[in-house]
Amino acid sequence: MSQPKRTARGPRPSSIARVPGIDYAELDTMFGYALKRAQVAAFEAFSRATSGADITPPRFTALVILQTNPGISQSVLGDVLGTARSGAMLLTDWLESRGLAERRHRPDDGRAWGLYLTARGERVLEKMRRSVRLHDQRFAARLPKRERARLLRLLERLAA
Amino acid sequence: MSQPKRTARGPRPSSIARVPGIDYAELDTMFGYALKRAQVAAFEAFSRATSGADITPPRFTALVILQTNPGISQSVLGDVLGTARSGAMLLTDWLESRGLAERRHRPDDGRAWGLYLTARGERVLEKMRRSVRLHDQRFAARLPKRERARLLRLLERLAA
DNA sequence: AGGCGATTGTCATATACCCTTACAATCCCG
DNA sequence: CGGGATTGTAAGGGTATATGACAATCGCCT
Repeated sequence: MSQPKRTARGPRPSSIARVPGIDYAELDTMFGYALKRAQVAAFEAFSRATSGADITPPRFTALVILQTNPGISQSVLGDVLGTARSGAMLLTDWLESRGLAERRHRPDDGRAWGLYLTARGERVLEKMRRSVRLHDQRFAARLPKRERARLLRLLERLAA
Repeated sequence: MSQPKRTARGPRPSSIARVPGIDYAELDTMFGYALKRAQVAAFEAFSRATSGADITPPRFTALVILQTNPGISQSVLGDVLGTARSGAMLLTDWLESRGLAERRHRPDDGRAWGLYLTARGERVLEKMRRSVRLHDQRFAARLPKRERARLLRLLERLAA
């Protein structure tokens, strides 16, 4: 038998554990695979940071973008998030239903809405931001301090 | 108006483009966000490498793992992929339906199947592997050569 | 001024992917 | 040998997204 004994499986693995006794072969030298594993781990950190609050990375991103870019349209929001217009609309619906954002008519374009954070949205974001940043930094603490900025640069180049 | 003019949107953006005129605020300093963007870009490279073939990252991973760890069980495969048993079963069904892998009874455990690549699976994987590795390396070529190994190390530490 | 292509938001529909729960068969260990 | 754990399986569900069509509106070109 080539597989080791396995103990009870927890409720949700969430992060992709490395399984002892398994040979990962070339996967360990592939950037796509390494990125996926790290991204899942980061997502887990995010989830811990926002447990309880009904938030997700795209929702958090939308809040931040709306705060810094008030009046943005749904189409542009979709571009920023990398999703289709219809998805940006659903996301906006969600934000609006919680009173976090609102649509305002645009004087210059009768088709598009301008999106704005509400006062409540600002408050919620401010509280959320603290927690998210804390957990993101805690996550990055797995790396030596001087490597962190370098990693951000490298990732940015890969994404471009 | 705070948004720049936008030109026609292509069929599928796939990678998350940076939108000109948008202030990304703190997102640019967050590892979770940077990882997500890089991972999506890597996924796009993978898609290019396998366009035509009906393959996905988990499917490719399964093929590699099966080749190097013949006789593995579905549960362990699920652990490696970070998914539930039922998902590993569906994936195995798919591989089997294409004649890429097969289940064999295990003499030592009447519950579990042993998973094996078929001869066809070996051939398909070998062809696929070339393309996937090529595109992964081409993707990594966005970084200076000496930074690549370092990036893999850093990602590994983040995922652990 | 008028008209036409392009863009925006919306909606309905579809898809891909994965989970949860429950179950029978089988194993392991005291 | 008996109870608890593990494996594969099946059914059902949920979530996030895309696609395609539509009306309203815009922008540009003649």
